[in-house]
Amino acid sequence: MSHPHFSTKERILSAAEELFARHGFAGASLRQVTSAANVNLAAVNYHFGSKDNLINEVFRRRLDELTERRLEALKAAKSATPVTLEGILDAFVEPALMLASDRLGGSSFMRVLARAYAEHDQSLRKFLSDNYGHVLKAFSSAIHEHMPNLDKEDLYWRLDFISGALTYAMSEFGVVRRPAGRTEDEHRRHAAREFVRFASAGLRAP
Amino acid sequence: MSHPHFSTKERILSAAEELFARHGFAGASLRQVTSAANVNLAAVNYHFGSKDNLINEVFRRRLDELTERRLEALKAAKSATPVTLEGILDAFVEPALMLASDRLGGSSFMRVLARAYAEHDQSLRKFLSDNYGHVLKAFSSAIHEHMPNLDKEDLYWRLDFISGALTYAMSEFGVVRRPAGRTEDEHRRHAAREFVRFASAGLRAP
DNA sequence: GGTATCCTCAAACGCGCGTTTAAAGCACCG
DNA sequence: CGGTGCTTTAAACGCGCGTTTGAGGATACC
Repeated sequence: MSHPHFSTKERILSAAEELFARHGFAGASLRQVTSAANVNLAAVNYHFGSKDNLINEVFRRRLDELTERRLEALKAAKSATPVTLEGILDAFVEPALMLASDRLGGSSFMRVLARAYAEHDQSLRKFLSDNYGHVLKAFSSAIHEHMPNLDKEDLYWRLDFISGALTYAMSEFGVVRRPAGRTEDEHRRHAAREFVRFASAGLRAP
Repeated sequence: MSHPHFSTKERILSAAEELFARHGFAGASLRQVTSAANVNLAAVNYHFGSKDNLINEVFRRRLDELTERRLEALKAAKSATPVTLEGILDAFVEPALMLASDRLGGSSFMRVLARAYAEHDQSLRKFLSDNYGHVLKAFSSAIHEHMPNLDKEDLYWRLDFISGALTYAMSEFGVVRRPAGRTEDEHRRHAAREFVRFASAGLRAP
């Protein structure tokens, strides 16, 4: 299934990502994962210690890059003239879009991320907020600077709605079917544009 | 755990709802469910046939009422004068809010629903769209009538975003913490009001 | 009182789970 | 060549899973 020129660790991570996306964390077994990765069953516990830790590493591999790109893009958006709300939202959406368009499993990862939101599991949520909570902070304070008249609680609510909506949009959970003449990539770009329009109008609600 | 004056079937459904919300469909076992419901293990297969069917019945019990109330509320919103976008959205949100505020496990159900979205599982999605797809249709055509200038594809996208955002908001997945002086019910009402403001502005995006 | 129907129960079924073990393979260096 | 450290391997561990079974209890109708 996975390309043999990748290392054992990477093949496990890729197979796990896809199977977690498809069947959930509890629903995908290490036997499925290792067999999809063409790897011995014991390799997971050798390289990752446990299934729980494998789950964390699946997140880390993608999120480290995603957060870095988001923060870079935010910096660029904040030094543009003029600073626009659309620019800030783009900085949040565009890197997720790029990741989801990655041919090597990126779109699986967005679905894994949506699963993580659905898990109320304490330890997973703690791992995510400990390691990546600062990104949400950075974006919310950027928006606050740009829209100082928007009440702070209102802003938090709306960012919550936006997170939910974006996760759905990027995970292809939705009902909008891709038209026949449009590539997957174009479809996602379209979604991103629509999303930024929707979200910025929502943030500007009276 | 569950009140003994309810029937075996109902006690199983309630326990299953809560445990599915907490641990997922694969993550919650029938042994956990039956022991929480104070019921013999075999009772699930006797009353529901299988675990998969139990999952479906967990949905049916709540969704039948939810869809009925939504359609009633939509009818009322459409015969109001003047018909407003906020009224239509309220008809969608308010029944979900009421359900989530139900003391007997309603908020668990909203989390179960969010899990269902995250499942790409074919059969579960088919069950949901077969049985409850007409509600989304009714609301989207009501909005289309009310905003005939909004491109139809744009409308579908935005409804997608709205579904995602609403599921999140009602599931308490978000980051917005309830202030100490506010009851859970008030918190959710607040969320619903914020949501309708956000969503109607998003739908009206230029 | 007998019998039919519905329900509950403890026990067992085979299976797949996450994890552990100990030996074998392998590349590198003294 | 021998040894060293990392990796892979097959096999096994105990456990919990969904489901099935067959006996027994409860209730209602004749």
